Amino acid sequence: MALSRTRTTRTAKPAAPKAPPAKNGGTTLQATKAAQTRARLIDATVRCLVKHGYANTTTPRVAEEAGLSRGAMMHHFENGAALIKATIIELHEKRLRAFRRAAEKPEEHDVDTLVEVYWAQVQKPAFIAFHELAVAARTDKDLGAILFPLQEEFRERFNAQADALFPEWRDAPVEFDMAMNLSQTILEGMAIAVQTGAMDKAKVPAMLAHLENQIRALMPWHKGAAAS
Amino acid sequence: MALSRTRTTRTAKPAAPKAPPAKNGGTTLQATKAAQTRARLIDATVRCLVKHGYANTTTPRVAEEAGLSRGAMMHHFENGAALIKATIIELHEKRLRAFRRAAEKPEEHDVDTLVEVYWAQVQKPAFIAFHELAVAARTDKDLGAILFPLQEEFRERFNAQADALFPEWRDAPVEFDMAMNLSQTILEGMAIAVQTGAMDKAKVPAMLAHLENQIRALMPWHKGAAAS
DNA sequence: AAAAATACAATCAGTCATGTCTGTTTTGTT
DNA sequence: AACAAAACAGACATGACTGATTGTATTTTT
Repeated sequence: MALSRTRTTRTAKPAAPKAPPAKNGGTTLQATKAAQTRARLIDATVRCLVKHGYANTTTPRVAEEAGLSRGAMMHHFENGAALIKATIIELHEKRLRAFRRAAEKPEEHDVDTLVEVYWAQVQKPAFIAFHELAVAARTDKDLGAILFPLQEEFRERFNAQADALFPEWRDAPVEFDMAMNLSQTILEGMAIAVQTGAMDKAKVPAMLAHLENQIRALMPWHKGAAAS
Repeated sequence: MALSRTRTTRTAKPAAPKAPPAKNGGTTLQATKAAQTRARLIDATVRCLVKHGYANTTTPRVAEEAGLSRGAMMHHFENGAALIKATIIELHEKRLRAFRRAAEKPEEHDVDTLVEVYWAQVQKPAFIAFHELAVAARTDKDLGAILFPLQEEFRERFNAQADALFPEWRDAPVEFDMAMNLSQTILEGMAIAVQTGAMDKAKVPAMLAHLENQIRALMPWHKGAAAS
């Protein structure tokens, strides 16, 4: 995709339906169709990222995957960059939604199910696509300018939400922080390792079990003091 | 780079100095220069992977980075694919060498230094470049055909070497395996997370310390039984 | 020293992705 | 029904990378 290629410098920009202002009173007009098409394009982008990787996620391929002509696509997004920017934001918000949703189920607040929920999460297309973008952002300045602030925002919200969600850990902030970092690092790292062939899939269950034990051992009210 | 683009189907291949057979007796001719140039090109490829990512590691850029003309480069490698294949093999062997080197220093066999050595390793350009290739290999069939077998070979050699290296763990193979997987997953995962902005660098020292404690806790002769 | 081979440079045609432009159809407003 | 605006489709020009070809200089061989 290569965000913001060296400017072709032709003329001015034609027209971009940046933000549909929802003209009419409170009722939204059929411009909801536009939103649907945009969503379809973003979805197609995610699929392309998963199937073909960031490098081969080209505008023609996304259009084809979405079942649209490239011209139509450019009408909705104007730029390839705009498309992936929208995709990043969508993935970011999806991550936050998924996290919030899991948080709202108090019956899943035990360590085991929480770990398994997160593990299931990092195996979904959304995570793979996001990592594809994150890797690209390492060397793409423009992509990084979009992605890195969101990564930081996610970390912040993650911590805040988690803190509000587990009052039991309040008096052990250090252990809590460690448990969170451990979980993120191990689960996300393992997902990537499996995807890239660096790790044997067969090792996963034991690792999950060990992580769960680790978290339990970090609980301040748990028998036996926490390590570190 | 995109390994093996759709064949242009022009004519036959011109000439490829595949394996310099070292004609003369035992003395090597000045074709050592060729080997040097090849090494320079591979080095330039690694630098390009780190600086610009796999997607933007193009043949002109590598040639420029190596201070060579593209024509000269094509003389040595014929294909862009051949170049990155050679780069992969070089990185693979470098990984094995680094591991063997660390293994040959018996004074560094304590947990702390071993973790720190591995941590230093995964921050080097070689690891970043390798991960860049591994991510690309996920969606590039040809790249995967080269890379995945090497990943598996590395895992095998890693385990065999580690087993031979730490006889103290012999009677606790399960814990040993867990310690190895934990170390790899956490250290490599953390390196990637830091690079892609998914993790705050400030969290690293605490994670390293925790990992070291974890490994110690898994030692069978350590006071206190191992978890999981 | 002549011949063969190799390291290197420069250029060319092909393919592909990108952004832009010009049309056509559909939809919504009045 | 008329008109405007949006959704959509196709085509064009530009630039970039790729592989191939040809040409030159430096070695090595005999």
